[in-house]
Amino acid sequence: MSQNISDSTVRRLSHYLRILEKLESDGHATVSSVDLAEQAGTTAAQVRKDFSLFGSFGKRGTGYAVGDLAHELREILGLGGTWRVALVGAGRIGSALFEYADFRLRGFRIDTVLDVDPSRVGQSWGDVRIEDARDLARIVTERSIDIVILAVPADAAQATADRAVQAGVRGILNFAPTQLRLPEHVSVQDVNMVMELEALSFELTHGRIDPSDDGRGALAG
Amino acid sequence: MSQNISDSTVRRLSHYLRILEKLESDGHATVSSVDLAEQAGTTAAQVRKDFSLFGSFGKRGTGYAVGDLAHELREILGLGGTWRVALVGAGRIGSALFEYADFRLRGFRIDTVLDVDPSRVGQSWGDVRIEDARDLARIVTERSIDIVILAVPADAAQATADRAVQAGVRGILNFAPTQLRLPEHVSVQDVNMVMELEALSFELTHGRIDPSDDGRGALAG
DNA sequence: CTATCTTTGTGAAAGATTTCACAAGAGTCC
DNA sequence: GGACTCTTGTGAAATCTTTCACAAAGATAG
Repeated sequence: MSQNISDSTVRRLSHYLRILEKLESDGHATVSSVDLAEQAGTTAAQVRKDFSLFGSFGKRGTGYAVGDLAHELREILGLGGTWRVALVGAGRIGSALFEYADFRLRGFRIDTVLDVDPSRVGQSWGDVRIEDARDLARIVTERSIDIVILAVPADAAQATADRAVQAGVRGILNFAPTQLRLPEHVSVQDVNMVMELEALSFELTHGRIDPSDDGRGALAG
Repeated sequence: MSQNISDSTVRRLSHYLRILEKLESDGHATVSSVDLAEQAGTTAAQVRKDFSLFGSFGKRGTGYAVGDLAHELREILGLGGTWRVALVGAGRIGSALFEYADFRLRGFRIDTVLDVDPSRVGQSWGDVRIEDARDLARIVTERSIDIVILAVPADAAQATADRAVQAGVRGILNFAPTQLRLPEHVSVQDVNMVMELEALSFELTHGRIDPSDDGRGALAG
């Protein structure tokens, strides 16, 4: 059912889910593709097309039932259960990620933290004890870790990723500014904040030369 | 010259630049589109097409001069000078970003940090004193801040962004999981780590059903 | 100098994604 | 029940992005 789902579609589904959860907690029972699109900063046709790739979840004349649609999206995104996540790298970024409550809320449980620095190993963050990164392979295997968050320096990233993958990890969230070379079956998502800032820099430098400045996609306000 | 440059192209340029800087420091004088593509995880044709949108920087038979090309890319990305950046939100994420040395290296100078929490205001991070976020508008104007990094809770993000934009900020790096509604002329880049993890979750759940598994794009280790 | 090899730059083709536009289902009002 | 309104789901069209493939320019070697 997911032969040709593009990365942009998946990102949008995640975005829709967050909006739906907000709507649900605000007591909205239904939502139309137009409303959802407006809140997500896209178009109604895009919203409907995205959903249509997985089934038909709406009701003509009414729209989508907020709770049901959220449930469908959670299923589609694989958020039905809990993912076991190990954080490698207990520096500043690692620490910020560990504290980031939204991960836990969404079913990503970081109950393993590793570092190579002997002065960090043995410390405790909440009820998680920082362990030695040299035991990565053993720990990943023993605890059936699904996902590794790589928050290590660029020059350690590839070797760490290799060990994690050999121990059975299939997903990596990579904060190191390095192009990881890994087997086909491993999924990698890169988060690169310098790249984001450079994209901003580009846009600031080259202005916004939109020939048809019709206000779509952003609201003055 | 930049009518139709896509976001993906800009990201790749940033990626190429990082690779070129590495090559330069390793003493390489030239690089071919094939080599660059391999290191960036893309194709040689893509590399050449990306550059061709801005000019022709290579030499047939030889490739690209590493230093010159890096210089061109810096110009294209608007990294010739220094951008003045204010960080709003001195929590965990803000702190990690502030310490992130790569920003400074690339010409993004974070010399203003703001927060609403009275217990944080007045503290110093290095030689930067945390100031009151209620003075955002004045400070942005006085210091000609170009870019604001928003590391505030989701429910404060829109109001903070509005004030920054009214005071003249044209670029926002948004870490809050909220769709900001801002005037057309403002550039926004969103960093949403939950979305990244959910994209991983999707891929892990739906496997890799690549019909033509020919090994392009990733190298077996 | 010629033959051969390497590599760029780029139109054209292929492929992917988004938008359009409308038939048809479902609710509402009288 | 009929007329009207709202909204979905979806083929077809438009647009955007990537890949192909090759002429032309430069390097190399004898």
